Amino acid sequence: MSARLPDKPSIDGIEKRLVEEWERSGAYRFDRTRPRSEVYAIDTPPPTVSGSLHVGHVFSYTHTDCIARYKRMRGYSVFYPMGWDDNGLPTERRVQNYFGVRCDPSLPYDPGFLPPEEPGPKNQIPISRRNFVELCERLTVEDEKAFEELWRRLGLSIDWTQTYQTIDRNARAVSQRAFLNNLARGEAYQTEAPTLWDVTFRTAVAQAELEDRERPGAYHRIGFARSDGSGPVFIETTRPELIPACVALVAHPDDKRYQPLFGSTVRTPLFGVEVPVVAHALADPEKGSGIAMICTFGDLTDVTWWRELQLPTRPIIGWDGRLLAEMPAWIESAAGQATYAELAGKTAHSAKEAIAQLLRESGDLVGEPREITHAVKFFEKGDRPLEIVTTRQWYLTNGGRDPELRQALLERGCQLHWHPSHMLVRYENWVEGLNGDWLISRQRFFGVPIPLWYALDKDGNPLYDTPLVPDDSLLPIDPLTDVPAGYNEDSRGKPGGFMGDPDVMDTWATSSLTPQIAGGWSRDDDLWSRVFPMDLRPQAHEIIRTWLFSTVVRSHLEFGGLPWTDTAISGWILDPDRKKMSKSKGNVVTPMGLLDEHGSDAVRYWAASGRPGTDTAFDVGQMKIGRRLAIKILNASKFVLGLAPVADPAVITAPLDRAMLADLAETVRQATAAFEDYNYTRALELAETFFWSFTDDHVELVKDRAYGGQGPQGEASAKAALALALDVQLRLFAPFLPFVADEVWSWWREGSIHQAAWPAPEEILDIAATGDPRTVADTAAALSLVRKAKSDAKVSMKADVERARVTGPAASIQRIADVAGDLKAAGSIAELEFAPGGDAINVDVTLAPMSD
RNA sequence: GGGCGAUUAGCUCAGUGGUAGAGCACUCGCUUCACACGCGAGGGGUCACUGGUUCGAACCCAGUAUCGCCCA
Repeated sequence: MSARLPDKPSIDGIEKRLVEEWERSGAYRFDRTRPRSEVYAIDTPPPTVSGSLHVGHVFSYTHTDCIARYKRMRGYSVFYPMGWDDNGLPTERRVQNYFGVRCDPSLPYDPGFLPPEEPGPKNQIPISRRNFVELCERLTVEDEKAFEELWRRLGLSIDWTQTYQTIDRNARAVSQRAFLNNLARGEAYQTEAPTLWDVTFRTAVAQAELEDRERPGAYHRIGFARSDGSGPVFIETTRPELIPACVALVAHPDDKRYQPLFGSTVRTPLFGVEVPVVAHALADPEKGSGIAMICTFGDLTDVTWWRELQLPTRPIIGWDGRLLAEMPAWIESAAGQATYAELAGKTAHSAKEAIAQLLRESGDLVGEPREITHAVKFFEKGDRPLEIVTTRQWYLTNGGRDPELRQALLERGCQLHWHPSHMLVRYENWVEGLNGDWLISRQRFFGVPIPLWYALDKDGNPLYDTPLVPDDSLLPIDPLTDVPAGYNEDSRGKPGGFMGDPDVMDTWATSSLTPQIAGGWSRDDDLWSRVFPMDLRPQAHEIIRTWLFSTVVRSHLEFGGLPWTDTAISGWILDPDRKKMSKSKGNVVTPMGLLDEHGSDAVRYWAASGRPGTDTAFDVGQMKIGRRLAIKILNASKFVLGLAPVADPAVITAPLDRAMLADLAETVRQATAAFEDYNYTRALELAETFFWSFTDDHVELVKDRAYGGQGPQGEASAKAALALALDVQLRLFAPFLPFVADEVWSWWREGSIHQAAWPAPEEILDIAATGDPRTVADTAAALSLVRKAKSDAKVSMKADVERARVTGPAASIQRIADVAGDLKAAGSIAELEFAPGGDAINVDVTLAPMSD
């Protein structure tokens, strides 16, 4: 065994050589000849490439990499792909602004299109969907490069031959194929229904994309005249502009105040429309006056009432969020029609002010509006309150309307192994709270098109109930440019011809298929059979309801099983003031800057110190500790390997060497158990704790022997034990500090440590033989007491000790006496005595007189 | 309003029934032949609060407070 040691080892700059070396040797290439049982497959989260790189990425992706490296060392062929999420609004906006274009799906593809040299945001050039997708792919190449460079530099052991984009050809084909399968099985369906609607983006929004925001509002107390003339009924509403959409008043069935009114009718103020007073348990007697108006539609409760009480539909809000121009048929009085005419075309906001003024003038408004703060539903990416409009949309079953499916999905959640386990509750809360199926159609231009056409009857009306389905071999298609079988382009949009479905799918409808996209489903059956179901889904906790749940839904529907066995949920990075680290702040500290400043291993050390699911403070101090550890590993390795290490474990006979190895075997056992439980942080802690005691105590105790001070046998034992311990410890550190571990490995071993085997306790215990780990602790305690005596005397640790007398429990004394030679040498002790007695180890130290 | 999590040394965090821990920071000391990007020693905590269970509680139970998140 001979080592090639640098004179002055340094961790600075080692990343570059190793990143290149790993790429050259294909160290992380997936071996697709291995059967499923020997594969560990990871469903890597595809980052939004048009988003910014920030330290949160570094944090959570490092966690996954630690697991991946561990599993690789355990002998698995690790399937560790990388995807780029370029499907969705963020990319759409970026492409628009960057190139000065906008997507118009009705336009034909222009193969020779060149974007304007000087894009003008004011006059964006309309281009076809296919051209738009091409520009997207062109732009995101740059973003992907930046991510890839960071990932490589961070040391992620990704197989860079396994990459995908969520808008690429394969992803579109998989997404459309999965949808068509859902359609064939009756899991995808379209229906005309009240739909949450963002008026800015003019698209439908799914339940999973909602968020509540506190907004100011005002209760308007408004009188409705009873039809029998016996005086007004007062309701309180925050949305008086919806009075023309009112279809009933509702109160709780037990509410004595309003029981006499049930079955009677009232007339809406200003419009004079006769509506019934009805009873429903969802009416809250404590809220407002206890009786509310039902409109189509003001909120989701209105939808429930409308459905359960079978009320008529009287919509007045259009897709643009303005009151419809067309006169509603149900407003019959001339005065009512005149009033509506004044409001038509106004936004909901200005209609509210106008109608409040009209009510004030007519005397139907009691007092002035009472200002409140209440939760209002928003699209998470939008900035205007959602409206509810009735539209034809595509849905996918997700248990929101089918108790049996809901139950099955809850059971899937329980079958999944969650790390940490309490994250399951978020999944359960979400599934139990679903109030409808998954709305997957979006009225956007950029995305994966819904792959259907509709035949048009002789009047030009689409036959929605019998969509025209493309042949599977043609996928992916764009129904706005491709033509269904049996038709030609000339008949597009003409009576007797066809039309393409203009909508695209929700981005989650594609993201929910990442195992299928990456694993080669329907494209590469051989690959698919080796990676699915996958082993691990790592992700953040705020998207359990979207990404994790929707992936489970798709897998359950398509394959009748879970897409993975385990999920590891990472926490957030918090500012030092314990707020979630914002992207803007993340930009101040760029991830690459961090890696340059502290070194990749040091940053990984900080990341790995964040336990699964635990929010973690951004802490430069922790990176400095990691850097110190990496440097220490270099120096300790240089020492051990500089001794001309002995490779033959049979010569390890010294009691202290055997004790140290027995101790190490226990560390390996515990670190392995921690990793098996996905507790990588604990595994790192164990390795680190052992290492520091190894360098501080064991190395100091055996130095004299290793330098030959106690004969050739002791020297060989010390050298062989040090070399073995170093070998094992490097492998323990390899998942966390891949650079420094492989750097040292290259000094004396062939190949990469990352293809070496994870250490097994047995391989060490066989050599440790009679070693007793308690000897390590006892001897360290005795050494520490000798050091304390010198420290108290303010002398050097080299100072000579004339006599030391060790007392303590008999068993401990025996163990220390077994290694008396090492202790004597390490403490520079002339005369070392032992005597049993007392509960704790104690050492009486007599320092030699200073010879100045 | 319901749920989940957190609350331990100045800081960042371990610790699921048996004498309160680590690292950083701090203080004091050491030019020790792998490492001054180092080494040794030391000071420092009513384990958020109130009850309960137990021979014994940081840990289990009930409640309270503060913070964060998820869902209404």
